[in-house]
Amino acid sequence: MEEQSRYDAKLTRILSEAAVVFAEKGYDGASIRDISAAAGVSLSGLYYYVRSKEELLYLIQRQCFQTILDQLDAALCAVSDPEQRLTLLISNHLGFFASNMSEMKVLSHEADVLSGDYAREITDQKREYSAIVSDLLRTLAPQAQSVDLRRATFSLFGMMNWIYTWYRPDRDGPVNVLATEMTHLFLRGFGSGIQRGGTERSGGRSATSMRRSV
Amino acid sequence: MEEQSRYDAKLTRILSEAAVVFAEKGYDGASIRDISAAAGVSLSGLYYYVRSKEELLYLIQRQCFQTILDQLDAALCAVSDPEQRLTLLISNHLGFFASNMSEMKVLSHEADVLSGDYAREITDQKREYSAIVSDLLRTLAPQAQSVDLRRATFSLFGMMNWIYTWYRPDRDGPVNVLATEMTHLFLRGFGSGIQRGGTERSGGRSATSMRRSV
DNA sequence: TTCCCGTTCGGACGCTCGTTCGGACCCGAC
DNA sequence: GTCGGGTCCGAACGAGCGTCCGAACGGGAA
Repeated sequence: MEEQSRYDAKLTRILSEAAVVFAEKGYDGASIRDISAAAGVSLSGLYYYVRSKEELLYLIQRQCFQTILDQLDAALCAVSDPEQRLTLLISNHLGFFASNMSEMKVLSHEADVLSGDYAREITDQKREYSAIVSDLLRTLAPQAQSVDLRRATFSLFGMMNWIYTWYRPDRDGPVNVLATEMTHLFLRGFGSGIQRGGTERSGGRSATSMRRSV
Repeated sequence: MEEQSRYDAKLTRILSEAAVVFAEKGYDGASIRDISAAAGVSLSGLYYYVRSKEELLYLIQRQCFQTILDQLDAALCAVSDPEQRLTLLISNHLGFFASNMSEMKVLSHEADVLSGDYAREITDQKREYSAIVSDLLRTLAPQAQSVDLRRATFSLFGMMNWIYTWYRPDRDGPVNVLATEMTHLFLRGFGSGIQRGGTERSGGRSATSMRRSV
């Protein structure tokens, strides 16, 4: 709610619109002209706010990780039960993704575009996030070896991040249901039977109606 | 082992090198000049084998899905136990990915680049593959609703496909161990304790050494 | 030898790319 | 009024893009 200068507001707008364009066309496929048009700025006017196309991507990714990590800290600080902490972590991750779908896709899909110092900073944030997840998983299953932990961590990230290829709010329901299901799936497995998360009980249509994002 | 004409051999070579370049730079980032150089063909010479850059991507993806589906059919036809079938499916998926890492990345990362008829054909193959997985999951847990099935299917694909962002054979061990672990993780969950897959017992280094592909 | 046809390529086409630069606009301070 | 600095943009730059065309190559058939 704090005051924001005209400059900051416009930069925010530019980053937001750039994320949409990047999500739609990919980093290389999107042109600075596309982005400037979407943001309502002239081509050269964009360069008053941003040094380069790469910096645009960097700023988007940096802000996303910062938000995710901050919100995660806030959510976890009051809870000590490991299983509940994992639930919160997955909720936090999916929640951010669902309410920032363009940024989420940019984060997941343009992960290795940056180079140099930009890449180094983002990599640090990823490492920090990964470490939190791994530590949490180690608490949950102390007998697991580090190799197992590594694979389990990435499997969890795979489940969570892949949703950018298939999740659509109107079709797939609210994200908190999804988070509950995914936590259950990760902790107890599919074989234990999927726990009912929400109230919907629509219909048992065949699975052959699926497409995309295999 | 059958005879292959000079033409077919060269086309295969081109597709293989194109996959490497696409995997490295992304579809939009890679240029026809990059690909022709990698394949040892002149810029215009490439167009004798391929109508366009888009067709290049299409041919790569088509061949991959065909191989995966064919090998899956061959593996599943003799087995009827659902759990064993799922194990084979995951093994097949990860096995193909591990021995075709460039193609795997192209498959996972350039999934929505194609358009028109190209896209339609690839989408059909994906649908077929998705349906096989969903049907198998429904057999495993008949009480699950279709919505759950959909989410579980995509969660499984997420776990499997995400490995293109982190898997390196020399560091992460043989792929069959990974497949065993992942099957166990998906069916029984992380909470049940990770089953030991292989013989390695190297060291328990901290998880903070992780990076990338969050 | 001559011809033909599958294969190959140099060079060019028109276009879009990311970035830059000089100047114009706006508005509060003097 | 006019000055100055923060904000914005039209126009252009060189480079690289995907694609195409016409000619050249090479080896088996006639």
